[in-house]
Amino acid sequence: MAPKSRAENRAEQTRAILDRARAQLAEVGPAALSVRQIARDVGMVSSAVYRYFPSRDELLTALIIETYDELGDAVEAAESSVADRADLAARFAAICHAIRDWARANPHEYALLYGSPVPGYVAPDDTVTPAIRVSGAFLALAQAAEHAGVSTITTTPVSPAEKAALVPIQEFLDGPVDAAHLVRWLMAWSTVFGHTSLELFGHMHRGILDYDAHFRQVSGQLAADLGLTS
Amino acid sequence: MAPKSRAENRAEQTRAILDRARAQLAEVGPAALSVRQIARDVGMVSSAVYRYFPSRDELLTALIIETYDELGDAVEAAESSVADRADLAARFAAICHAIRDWARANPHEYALLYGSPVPGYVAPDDTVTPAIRVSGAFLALAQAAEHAGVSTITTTPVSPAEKAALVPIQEFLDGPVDAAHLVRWLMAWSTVFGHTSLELFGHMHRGILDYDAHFRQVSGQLAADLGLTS
DNA sequence: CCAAAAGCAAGAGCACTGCTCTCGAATGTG
DNA sequence: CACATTCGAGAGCAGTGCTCTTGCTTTTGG
Repeated sequence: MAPKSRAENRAEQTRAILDRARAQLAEVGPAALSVRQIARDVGMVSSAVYRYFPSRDELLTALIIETYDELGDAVEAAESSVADRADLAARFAAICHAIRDWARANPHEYALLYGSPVPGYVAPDDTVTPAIRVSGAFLALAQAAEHAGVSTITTTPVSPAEKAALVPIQEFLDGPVDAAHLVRWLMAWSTVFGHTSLELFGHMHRGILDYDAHFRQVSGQLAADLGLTS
Repeated sequence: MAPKSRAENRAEQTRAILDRARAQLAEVGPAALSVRQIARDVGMVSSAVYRYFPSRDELLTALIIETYDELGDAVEAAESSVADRADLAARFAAICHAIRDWARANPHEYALLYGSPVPGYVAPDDTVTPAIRVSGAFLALAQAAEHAGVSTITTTPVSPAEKAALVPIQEFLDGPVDAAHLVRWLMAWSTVFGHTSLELFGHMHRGILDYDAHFRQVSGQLAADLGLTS
């Protein structure tokens, strides 16, 4: 048996805790996640876990980061798997469906990211980088559309206040995007997550029979609104 | 001192518990709501509360119902306060802003209704009637628009699967609404709640400076999409 | 090379939770 | 009046997050 160095051991234990925590998250959800249970699962006593994570919230934060990255991977993979890069509608549909598919496959994880924030919890800066990957996918596509000369269906003038409100996003982008177009893309973002949350949290339960068909319809109409459909 | 009958006393205690529970909900949120703390606040011992509510979840369910009704009241009041009943755009804006304003004023309550469902919790039938009041407001307006001959901006054909998926909603309505129009109204519903959740749960934090301006822009564009803007 | 320092697991313990059970006392009903 | 039901209080169980102390092991510095 190769004796493990202290650093190696620490890395292994940290991973073991995180892995069990993720498994428990998927099983019982974030609210019921128990430090003591995780400790039992990895063969530790509960107080030992606090050597690796100072609190349950910090552990949850680590899970949030990992989970954002997992969703980010799924979305980016789906988007980049579209062979015809000029087919912006296909790339948009890939993003939309990747988000919803991932959410349906990982409901507790989705709830952790996009459900009610844990009380008194404020996202630390560590979480922001992975968190913006999925909105970044939308914005990157918005930029590609802008570059391709695509125009969204827009019938409402953009107020000066709104133009000012969007400054941080414009700065995030490489090149400027027409404010009216940007509004449409942000609306699509809200619609996709709104639909996913309403569906997953049971608010469509008595209204819509076929969630798949409805989401296909919605994302199709969104693509049309964004001017991506020929 | 007039001696209280058993039924009177029970009603009073039930209300006292509910009132304290709602106060605590607003203060610390649904996850941190404590039966024991409520008991202390109303001058009871914790086990006595279980004479009135069989479990914490049942108490939460009662709160959910009351809260749905409160939001329903707010939305319906805002909608019906629009003097010019023919101004569908104004009525739509009233609904949208009532939802978001209520959510911002009652973030914990909004999280209880539209955030992650409590683990293992499935909405009992008691909650569905108050729950559909707000979506009902959208649908009633959709019907009014249909009756007025308003056409939404729709550029995507409605698939047969989608038409079938919408049957429960069509049955809920008094008269038929064109499926393409209905899709738009459901999209607006998703967008409003999506925006509100994303805003309230902190996902727009680093992107948008002026939430009010942005939401005004979004709801304005939604009204245009619905054909309500002349 | 060996002593001091730091890292770590274990256990006990605190304050809290939801919930159950039993026990008297008050209230209702035949 | 007697019986039955309802209710509040208290004790207690099993669980939680978290802290502190106690030894042991690994790492580090003179």
